[in-house]
Amino acid sequence: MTRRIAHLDMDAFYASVELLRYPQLKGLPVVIGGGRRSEDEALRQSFEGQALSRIPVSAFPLLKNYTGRGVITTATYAARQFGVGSALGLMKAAKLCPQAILLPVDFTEIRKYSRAFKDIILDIAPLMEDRGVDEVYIDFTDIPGGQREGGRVLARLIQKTIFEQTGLTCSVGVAPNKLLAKMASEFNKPNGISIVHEGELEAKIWPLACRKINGIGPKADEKLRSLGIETIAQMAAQELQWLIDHFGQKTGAWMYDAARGQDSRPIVLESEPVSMSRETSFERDLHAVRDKAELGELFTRLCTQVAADLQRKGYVGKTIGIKLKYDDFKSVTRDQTLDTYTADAQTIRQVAGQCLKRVPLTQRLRLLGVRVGSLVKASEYELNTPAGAAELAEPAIDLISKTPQLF
DNA sequence: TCTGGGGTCCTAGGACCC
DNA sequence: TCTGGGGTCCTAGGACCC
Repeated sequence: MTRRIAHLDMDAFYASVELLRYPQLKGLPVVIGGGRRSEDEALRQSFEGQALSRIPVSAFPLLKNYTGRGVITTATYAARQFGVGSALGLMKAAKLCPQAILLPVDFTEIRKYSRAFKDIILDIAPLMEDRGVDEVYIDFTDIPGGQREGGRVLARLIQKTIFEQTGLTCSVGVAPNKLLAKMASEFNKPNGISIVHEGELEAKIWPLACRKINGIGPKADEKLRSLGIETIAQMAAQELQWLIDHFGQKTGAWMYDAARGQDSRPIVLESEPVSMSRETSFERDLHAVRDKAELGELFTRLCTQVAADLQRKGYVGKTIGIKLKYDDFKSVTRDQTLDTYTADAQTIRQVAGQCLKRVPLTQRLRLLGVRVGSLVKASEYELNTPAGAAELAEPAIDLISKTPQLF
């Protein structure tokens, strides 16, 4: 049996979920904004109680109240024709497509549908790797029907079942490995299926731009271009040593394999989180001295949220760090590793405060973030260190008593 | 009216230990 | 006394992905 790996990608997931609720919007340009939870919440409330017919065809006037530093999460295909898509600033999107309808992200609904489509897949093909809210890899190799027509039969079954049970469409690529499956799933969007066999590398993969490889981002792409390499075929024509000389041992060797369609990464069924973080961009840039009170409040809230996330999910961590972004978009991080693990808000606040002291604070800030890394399961930590439970219950009081006003 | 939030992984230098 | 290597941990930054 040959290895058959599928990559499944929900089509315009966030927007499609909203379209289920507002079917009248089908075919219209709709964008889902903004990533900023507080503003999404404000926007959602402004819709509440209104009959759908009263949602303005142009909802962008709402942006007057939507002080919007948000970006688009997803756009419907009708909206994409105007050049509007993921990660585009909302204000720019309003210019490109003023008639577009703006809807806020409904995280509760998104989580519900995400769980639903993954459960459907697991029922049919249990070897599934979760790659985020709207994407998975599936190992078709030993699943009944997984080999028929190169995987097309099973892909069709999954696609059909998801649509019947949720009303959502998806695109599937099936290939000998994750690398090729990921590329294949993009060939025929939306609601498409693409099969790639070993022998089709030259015909289907080599003509593509290097940027289509998952892992080649804007920086690597630019560097490749500067070296005269635009397509995967051109990349495959380079010697291993040449790639290593320009991109380093690891990346160079990886590029060499990727260009040949080689990828032996397994399907990963379960994984443990490495870090958890909360960050927020302010509505306006803040100054560490002049806006000290406001910043202090936000800072404390971020620490409280991270602590709550850790506790809810049952993790403790020992590397505590901050991130901040200045008004010129330059960002810095500082972190500190403790010798005990914690999920306590006050401890996090105290250590993060120390980190903040090590960073220049003369320039205006636009973002502040708090991160806890080096995570382990809280249950295992308590098991392995009898003192652990006590530490968790009773944080280092002597440290906290000295907690400074802000930084 | 520029550019969200939550992640992972890699690199590279320094400390420290054997 | 000088030199050296390997290994691990910590920290900061950056690329990339969803």
